Amino acid sequence: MDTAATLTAMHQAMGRHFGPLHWWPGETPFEVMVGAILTQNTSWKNVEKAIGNLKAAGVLAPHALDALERQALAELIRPAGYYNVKSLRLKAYVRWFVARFDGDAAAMAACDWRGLREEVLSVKGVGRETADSILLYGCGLPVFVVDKYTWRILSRHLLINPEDDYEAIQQFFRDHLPAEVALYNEYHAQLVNVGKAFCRPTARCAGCPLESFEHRADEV
DNA sequence: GACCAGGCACATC
DNA sequence: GATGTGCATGGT
Repeated sequence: MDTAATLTAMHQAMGRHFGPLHWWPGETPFEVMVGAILTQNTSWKNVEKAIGNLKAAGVLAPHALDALERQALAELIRPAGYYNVKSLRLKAYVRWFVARFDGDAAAMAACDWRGLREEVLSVKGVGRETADSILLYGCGLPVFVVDKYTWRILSRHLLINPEDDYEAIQQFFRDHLPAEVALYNEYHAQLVNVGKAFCRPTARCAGCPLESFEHRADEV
């Protein structure tokens, strides 16, 4: 089985196991963008609390967040951790989003993803995974999101080298899967679900939908 | 109580 | 250019 066929078979196996995942868990594109920043190195459970606070305060909208004091924002997002740096990052992103698109996600989504990715990456506090999550899940653009789980699962299944960097892993998917938004969306969501449930740094594999695929026995 | 969580920027060598 | 460190809450 070649690489493309393996990736497709894995997608199908995960699909049988999890069913449709309906990602990203957010009601609006802007909520997705905010969540993408808040979830940096943080469990989604904690992010949900922070987003709940923003909704309750009536500030989960571009212009409202742009107008909010940084310190007040930090207090609202406290449950998501790193609240001081994340308040700065959120403010920086929202400032850009309002200045560039007047907070209009549809206008943003109409851009070519290549140039847009560079622009988003230029915002301080927005790295590659955050930018790509915003582009794929917030804007519906065909950009594969790579994260720690993606790296770990592909490494353990011998599809990439553990030394491969972000761009190399992203290129790997571009090379072996059709560039379809729905497919990229579902695939990344499936990898995160497998990662959470079966592919932890220490615990692994028991009952994993990818268990039958070739994998290494040692830790990665 | 240690470890981990859907990263990122910055310092230092 | 590679490697290390700070940021912080909350669940297991």
